[in-house]
Amino acid sequence: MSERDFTQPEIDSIQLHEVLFALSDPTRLAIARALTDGEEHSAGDLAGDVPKSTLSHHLKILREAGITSTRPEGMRCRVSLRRAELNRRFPGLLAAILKNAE
Amino acid sequence: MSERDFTQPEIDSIQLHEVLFALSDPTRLAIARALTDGEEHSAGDLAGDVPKSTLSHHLKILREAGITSTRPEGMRCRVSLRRAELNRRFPGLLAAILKNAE
DNA sequence: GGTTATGTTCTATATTTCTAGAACATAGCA
DNA sequence: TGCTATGTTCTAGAAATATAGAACATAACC
Repeated sequence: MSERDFTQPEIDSIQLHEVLFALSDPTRLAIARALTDGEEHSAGDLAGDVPKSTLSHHLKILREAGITSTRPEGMRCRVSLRRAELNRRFPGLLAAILKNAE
Repeated sequence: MSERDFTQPEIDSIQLHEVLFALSDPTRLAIARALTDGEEHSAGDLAGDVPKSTLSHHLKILREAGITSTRPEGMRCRVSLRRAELNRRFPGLLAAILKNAE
């Protein structure tokens, strides 16, 4: 395989309960919160003290829940929030959650 | 015991991720949605086709997450949303979730 | 007391999720 | 070709969660 696979779901196929579940884990909620600056972050940048395999697992769950987008760049990957898309699918949801996560 | 125990947590002790987890289950989300009319519902009224022991389990999780309040009344129990309290603790959160659960 | 209705708690099983080490893959660079 | 950095995937074990039958508790009514 010449390219890593960071497939993300169509925004319209995302279910509300999946989004809530993805953000119901403190580690993942912290990751989402760290992404609220709108910037792209590398995975390592988002790792607190969790092992990289665990971090990769959480990032996958966030990605598959439609919350984040991951883009390969060199030997890193760039993770960002799918803020606008999510807001179209679930108006006000992400903002309400992230605001209360402060 | 002369009275059933439906202890609910102090609103300020509730953590955001607990609320999200409680509502990340489709059955529980449906229950919360059914309570949006502001009325008190009996447990049986909220049961879809789930067995009563399973329903009781889900109601307990919602109650312990601070989302619902349960009050015994005769041989029934009356379940309602802790809407105002939750909105004080997490402004806009419940409204955003329930609106998108429609 | 006996009976019925409404729920809870107990118990057990199945499934899912979390965690993290080890191995593997990819990219950049000397 | 190595060598290092960054992540993913594989694998396994531990912990949490979901489901639901059975037994129990409570309340209302005869």
